[in-house]
Amino acid sequence: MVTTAEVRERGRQRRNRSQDVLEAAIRVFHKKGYASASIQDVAEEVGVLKGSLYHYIDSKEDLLARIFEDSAGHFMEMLDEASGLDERPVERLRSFGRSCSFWYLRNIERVGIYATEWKHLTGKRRREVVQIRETYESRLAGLIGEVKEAGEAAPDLDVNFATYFIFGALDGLPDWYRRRGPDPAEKIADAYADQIVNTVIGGAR
Amino acid sequence: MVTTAEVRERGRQRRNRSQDVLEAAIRVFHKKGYASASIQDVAEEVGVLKGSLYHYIDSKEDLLARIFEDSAGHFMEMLDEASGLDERPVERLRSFGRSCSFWYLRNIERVGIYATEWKHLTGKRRREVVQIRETYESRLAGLIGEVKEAGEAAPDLDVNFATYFIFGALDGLPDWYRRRGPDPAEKIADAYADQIVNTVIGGAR
Amino acid sequence: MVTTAEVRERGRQRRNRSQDVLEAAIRVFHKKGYASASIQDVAEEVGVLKGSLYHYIDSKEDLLARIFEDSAGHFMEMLDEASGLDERPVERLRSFGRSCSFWYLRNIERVGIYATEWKHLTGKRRREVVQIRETYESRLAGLIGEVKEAGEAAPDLDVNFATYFIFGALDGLPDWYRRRGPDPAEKIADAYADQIVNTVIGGAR
Amino acid sequence: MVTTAEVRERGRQRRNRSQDVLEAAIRVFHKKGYASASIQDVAEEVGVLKGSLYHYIDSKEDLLARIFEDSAGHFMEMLDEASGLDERPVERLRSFGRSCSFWYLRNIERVGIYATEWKHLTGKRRREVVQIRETYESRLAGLIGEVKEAGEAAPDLDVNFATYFIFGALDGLPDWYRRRGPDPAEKIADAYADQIVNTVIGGAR
DNA sequence: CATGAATGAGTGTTCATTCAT
DNA sequence: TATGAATGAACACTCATTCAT
Repeated sequence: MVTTAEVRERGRQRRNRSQDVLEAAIRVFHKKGYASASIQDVAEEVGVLKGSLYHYIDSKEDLLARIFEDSAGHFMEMLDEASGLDERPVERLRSFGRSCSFWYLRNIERVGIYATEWKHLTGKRRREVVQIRETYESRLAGLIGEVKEAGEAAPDLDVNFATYFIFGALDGLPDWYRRRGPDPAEKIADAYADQIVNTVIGGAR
Repeated sequence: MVTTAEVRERGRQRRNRSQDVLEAAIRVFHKKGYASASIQDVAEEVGVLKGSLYHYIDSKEDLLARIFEDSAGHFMEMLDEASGLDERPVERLRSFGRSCSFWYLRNIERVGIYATEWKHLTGKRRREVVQIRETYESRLAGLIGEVKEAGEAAPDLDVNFATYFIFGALDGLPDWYRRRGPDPAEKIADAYADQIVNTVIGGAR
Repeated sequence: MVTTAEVRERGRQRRNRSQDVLEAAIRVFHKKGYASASIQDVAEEVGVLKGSLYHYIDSKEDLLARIFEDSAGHFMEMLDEASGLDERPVERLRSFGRSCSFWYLRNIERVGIYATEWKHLTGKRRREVVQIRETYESRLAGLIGEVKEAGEAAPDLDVNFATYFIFGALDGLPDWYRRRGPDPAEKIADAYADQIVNTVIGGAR
Repeated sequence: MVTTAEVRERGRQRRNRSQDVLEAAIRVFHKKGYASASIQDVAEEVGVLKGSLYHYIDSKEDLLARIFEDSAGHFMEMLDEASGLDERPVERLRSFGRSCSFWYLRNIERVGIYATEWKHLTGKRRREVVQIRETYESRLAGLIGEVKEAGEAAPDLDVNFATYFIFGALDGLPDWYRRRGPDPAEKIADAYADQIVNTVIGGAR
């Protein structure tokens, strides 16, 4: 005789764990850093032996790359959305700042890895990630440039420096944000959006 | 027979070696990351066999800790200097922003390590670094708070969020700055100082 | 509904599959060597997942053993045939040399494995293969001995050394022979048969 | 107090073991085959931990390559020596056959590895070994060709087939020879030299 | 001081084999 | 039959650290 619980248990034992593996890797890489985390750590987080992980991945680097693949698409979506708004440039920038911050906060571990561990990719995959980051940068620079052309930016603002500044501020989010903190993500995203706009328009009037 | 000059020379070499090791470690840890860099890498950079390194260090972590010790003092000096200025809060903030950015740029590798690798310290040393970072944060928050109290900040500015935002923007510097780039450090520091101030005062009048 | 033809087809496929596995293993073991080849490699060559292979084999070693079983019978047939000829010993030797070389060339992969990988068998199976090789050797030695007794061999010929020498030369065939080469197997077999005879009779006059 | 024995023991513990490692590898690779032998096996044979081996080698393949480097030189020396003799071609061939067989027998393990495991080299090292083997082959073919041109070979002898035949017979030596056998290497070498000559001149009359 | 041999625990990865589905 | 998830032991290799010389 086989109980329902046993059947369910067996099902759990043998189900496809691709997604589990990815999520475990995100948690582990975020916590320990990619270089310090071992495949063993990830396997333990999933609840299998480390050898078993290789049914789902080709290599440790492959695992890192998959985390990035998942993230890259979202980046571009946000940029497209913010660029396409029918508003004044400064409001488009604020909108982008808010949705970007919000997405960062909702994917804080993944983004933290994206921001710091891309250097551990090699070859083609590295070139792809670098290119995505550059696209991202140049699109943000474009938004800021439009604000400046509209005469709404601080007069002596350097677009490139502002881009790097804002980029850095955003990438810093995963370092201090704790989901369990008292502040809801919406509130932080609003504050960050305002600060991004402030950085660009400054005391200009 | 050994001449006095030779003895003096040896002494100088010995004194320098310890410093050489520290500087080699900074270069290597910055380039490869602490976790990915090996003691072998550092030894090669120094030009010595890895076993010999242990005459100068106790452990790999000890090497990391020394990089931080060297940096921590400077941080506090800058803060003291900026806090002590006899100026309006907003100008004290700008001054701090400029000198901090400038110091970051002049110690780009060391700061890059400071910003990203502190997690690899353990025990007492970790607590010390965390405390220094917190002090640094709360002093910056203090500066921003004074600006706000003086009625010069954006009306709905959240001091904590602004602190994190600026902190992140600064920590992002080592990621993109290349010493060989066309921009002199002074120019970047000025731009960053202005952007820091902008973030805080915003469209305020 | 399933037609009779389909059932028959399935039957044929099933029967063939086991043979497919054996032939795939021969190709793979010849190309990579038994120790370096993986069960995965064999499975890919068959076009099936590696877990499925275990419906046809008991273990990797079992697969190797089957290759030998298939070969052993042929060896003995050749020897019987050559021994049974009603000719002068030297012609019986030449005949054996020709048919053996020819069979080697026609089964070049299988023979290559037979010659080099028998050491990877264990236990009873190893003893069997060793015994077959010894039988083969002693029968060849017998043939050479008859040539000597007939007074047709080089006067100071050592029968054992000649046997090893010829055995080695034959086992070397799979190392250099390429099916795609310009020489037909018949021509090579004739040349080898003559060289075998030469080795034994030498400059005898 | 430290006894002489202890000092000697320590010396043994810490001496340079490069040669030991090479010899252990030769024994182990000969016995188990390169692919089946593990670095652990070699380490045990040396009497150190496997990690310690990497002070002396770069990789397992490197260890194999070194065995070959040691052998390649001797091959060429023998060929040069035999080619340079001031004798009839057939005696030069006999001389080569004798010294080559003798050297094989004196280096039986090394040669066994050379003959069978060169396929496990990759890249430049593989190309080098292949080239050496080809040189070796073509020089032996040259010797045989000279015998033929002098009219002393079997009339329909194919030089290439004879080369492969002899090459194979020699490479077979490590398979059966046991140093502990009753036959001295000199006797075997003489017999092989005669058989090599027989193969070429055959029943020529 | 510097060397380099040695350690021992650890890394990422492979693989023959099992078995519930 | 065929699948593919899972195992567990082994593999080649790395590395921080120690220490006799």
